[in-house]
Amino acid sequence: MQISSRFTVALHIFTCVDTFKDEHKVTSDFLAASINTNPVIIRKILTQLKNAGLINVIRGTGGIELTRDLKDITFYDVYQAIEPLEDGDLFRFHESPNPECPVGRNIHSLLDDKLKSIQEAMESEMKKYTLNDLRSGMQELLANEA
Amino acid sequence: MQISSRFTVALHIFTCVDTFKDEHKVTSDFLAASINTNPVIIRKILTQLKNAGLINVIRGTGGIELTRDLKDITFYDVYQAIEPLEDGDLFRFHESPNPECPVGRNIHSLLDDKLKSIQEAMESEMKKYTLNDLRSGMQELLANEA
DNA sequence: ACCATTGCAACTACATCTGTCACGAAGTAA
DNA sequence: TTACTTCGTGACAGATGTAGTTGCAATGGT
Repeated sequence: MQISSRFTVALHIFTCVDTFKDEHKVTSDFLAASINTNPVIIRKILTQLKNAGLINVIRGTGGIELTRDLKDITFYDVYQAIEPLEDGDLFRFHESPNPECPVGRNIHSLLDDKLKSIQEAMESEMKKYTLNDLRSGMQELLANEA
Repeated sequence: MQISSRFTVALHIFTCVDTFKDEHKVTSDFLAASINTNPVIIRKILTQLKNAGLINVIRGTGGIELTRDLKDITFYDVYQAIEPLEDGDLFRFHESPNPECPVGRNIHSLLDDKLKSIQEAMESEMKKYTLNDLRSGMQELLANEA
């Protein structure tokens, strides 16, 4: 299964907030236009980011403020906020292998640490990137455009 | 989204084939009993593994034979056989960011390499484990049982 | 009071996952 | 040939998740 587009949408949101915060009021409508989706989709994602403590959303006026410095929010933080994994496990395991089968009753012991190391390889790579990388990367891309 | 249990089922299948190949005829019914699911589920997964060129499935008599040595089949090979990723991308990207928005038209350039490196971190960890590790691990677990 | 905006529930449409049934195709053995 | 076992596959159901949409109450600034 692919990781849902909510993750890339969330990164898009953060990039917009940083890029436009001094020029525009960054509302869910504004974001929806840039991302090309529905404002309600944006609000649902904003709610997830808010529940994870990454942002505050301002009602009435509209607008988004980060609760931490850009360099202190990693891709992993965003991923954790956005993707609800059952028990935190990337790999779904078949429910009830047969305990009367020698393989069935040992398959979890056999696989669990290996699956975990794969998941951790992915997550630790995610921790290498921060929102500050998005800022500097986008500034560079925009400079090349001009 | 979690990775489907078909992946752990496939690893369970390979472990059973190796563990029981000299004692039992390893049929889809036999495997279904160990995994505690339906034989048709097993057959569908066997079809995927066969299409990927990892195994041959024998009709009539029943049975499964590997096309390569255990050490030459990695978790990644199994994962690729089992999980059909659209365009091979782990991360789904929102379809059509707005090209009139500076962020919208650059978001792909900004994110693509970062997402790819995360995916590759996971995949290269998967390549570290082979079916031979499953054999030796299971033999050790069974020895501890006795 | 008015207005813009967020929060949220309800709903649709669609896809995927797991499981199940039915039946034809392939292969073995009497 | 016939009988038997097993695989291959299409069709389907139920549960869950995704993405999108509508409507409206709640919030907060002017």
